[in-house]
Amino acid sequence: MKDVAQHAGVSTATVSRVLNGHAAPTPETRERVLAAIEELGYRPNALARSLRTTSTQTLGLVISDLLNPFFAEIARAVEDEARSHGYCVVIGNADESAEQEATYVRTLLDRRVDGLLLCPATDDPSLVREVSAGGVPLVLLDRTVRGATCPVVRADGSEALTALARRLVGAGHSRIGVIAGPPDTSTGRERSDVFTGALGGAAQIVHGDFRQESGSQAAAKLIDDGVTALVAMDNLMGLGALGEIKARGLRIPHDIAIAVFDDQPWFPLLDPPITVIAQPTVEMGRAAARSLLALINGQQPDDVRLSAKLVLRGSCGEAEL
Amino acid sequence: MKDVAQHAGVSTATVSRVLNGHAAPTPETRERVLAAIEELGYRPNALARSLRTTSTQTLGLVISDLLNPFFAEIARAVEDEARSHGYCVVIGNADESAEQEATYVRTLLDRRVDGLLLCPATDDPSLVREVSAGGVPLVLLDRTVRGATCPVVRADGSEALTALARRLVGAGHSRIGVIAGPPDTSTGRERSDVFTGALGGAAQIVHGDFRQESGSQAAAKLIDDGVTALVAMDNLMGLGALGEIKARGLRIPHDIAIAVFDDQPWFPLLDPPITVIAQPTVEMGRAAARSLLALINGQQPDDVRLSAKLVLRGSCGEAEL
DNA sequence: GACAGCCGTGTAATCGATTAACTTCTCGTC
DNA sequence: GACGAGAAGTTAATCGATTACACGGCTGTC
Repeated sequence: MKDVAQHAGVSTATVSRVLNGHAAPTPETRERVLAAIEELGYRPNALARSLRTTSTQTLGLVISDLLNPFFAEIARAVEDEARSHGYCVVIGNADESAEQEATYVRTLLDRRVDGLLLCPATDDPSLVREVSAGGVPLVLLDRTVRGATCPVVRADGSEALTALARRLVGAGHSRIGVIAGPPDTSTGRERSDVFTGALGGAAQIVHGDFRQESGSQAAAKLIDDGVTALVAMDNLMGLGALGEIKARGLRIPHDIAIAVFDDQPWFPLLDPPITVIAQPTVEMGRAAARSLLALINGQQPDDVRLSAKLVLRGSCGEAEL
Repeated sequence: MKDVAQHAGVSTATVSRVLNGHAAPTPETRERVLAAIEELGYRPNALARSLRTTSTQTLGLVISDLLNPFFAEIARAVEDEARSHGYCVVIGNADESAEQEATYVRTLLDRRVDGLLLCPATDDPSLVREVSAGGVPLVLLDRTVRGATCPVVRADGSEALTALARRLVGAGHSRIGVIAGPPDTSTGRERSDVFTGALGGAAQIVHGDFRQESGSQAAAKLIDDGVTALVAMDNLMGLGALGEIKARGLRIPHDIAIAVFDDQPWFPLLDPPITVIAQPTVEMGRAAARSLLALINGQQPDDVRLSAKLVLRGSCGEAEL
């Protein structure tokens, strides 16, 4: 920057003003400075700028698992929205581990992100408290924690889950297996609670960990127990369950019905296509980013709940069968 | 930091020394400083530290498309490897757009990442030159550019593609359609070149853009042209092609054979399971991160080529049929 | 007892920007 | 012609760390 100033025959203050469109340098000075910048190929040092201004124009996003396409899509949406407001997004991958999550959150805070989006790995509020105590704007995404005091953006699956329960009961299923997420995550509990509630409590629940392998194992256990319908509360566990069904040579929906929470582009390709509860993923990501930006600008955004939709495709014996 | 120093009754220099394990403060001083840090909940400002040391302990990763599970897995692997060496990764999503790619690369350079991993959107070398000119360590991943002068890490599909070509010809296919990537990407050209080469040139090629929609369109065109086998050179285009095949009610492999470059966990679930060329995705990501770290440490890593493997599953009429 | 050498710490410069406060200069007005 | 307002630009403090250099005190040697 000093070089640029010298080259243009002005002070660094003037260069800074030209750069930030501040005050009012003469058009002529402006030109000289811009020419010098161009000639020297100068690019301002974002670190120094941030140190001085205490603003990094960066949002932190800590997600549970980058390999889960649901979160990948969320990340994509957050990034789009953030970029359109001139913000950058740094993604941290917690790998469904509370420890790694905490590490990432602290790293991001150390780098002074302007705000943080978090998909908490567990519903333990201590990390959230730590962030809030630091005064950093925080929005929770997809999942919440006990006694959360910050805005939360998530999908509301109650209606869809209730409709699904009715469908399955209506189709004559009385032994229904639920592959739920970990009981210490809000989505792990709530989804299966709502579903079994709508079922009148007559379901068998196995908790997985939102990963494929746990889906296979849960499915195996439930099938051994004689269920005639499976509901996987996450796309990866659904993938695992479908693998187990295929491995056993069971026919869908004749031998066993299945539905999955969270749609993926390949579900319609299976035979029969899989009935799912589709979440408004992109909207969730955008809404979360918007809420966070609002919080950063001193506003008090409300919680957001976007409803998920039941998409009937045939794997529960409805539709064309 | 000043507060901590005051609290512990020492100077900031000493605090810094304790923090960095430098020199040798007395164990007793050390304790006092650590206690003060603990009590005040002090966390060092990474921006200031980086400004001073000109090292951010951060790698930049610009990938073509975060929604493509292939790149998501790469990102995950890069991050794992980087973290295990004490580095953080900032991910930028170029969305297969050269323009957005350039924007992200510049943003990352402005933030002074210690090195950059790039999956170039096109084989135009100008951006790569720009980065190299800035003296920032750079490694290309998955794709290369014309006249690249930096290390490249990628998959080698020649053997697998050749084997696949032989299989298809052996199975009696004479009209084979290739759904290739954009001709201005190295993977878009090379894969179909190798494949059609092995075929003796007797293939019809349609170029897509590495996304699902283009896969459907390409498949539609090729099927209309009467091909009896399809090879999609990327998993998303493969997804699109499979959708088109399903929409037309064609039976695999009886009416049409299909194989896809790049494996995904759901390919085995289809009926029949899809024959693929599996890339060593995780290894590619790790190798790229390692190369970059080596470069940062002043070494001169070689290019890395990891071979992809043909996985026969039935969609080309081999196996159990 | 004086002096060299080492050890633990403090002082202050520095990284590259932003910006408050100040200086200069140009006009316009009476 | 003097004075004041306003515009354009400069000087220097500052953000929060790191680190070269300086300094004082202790030890050991002759």
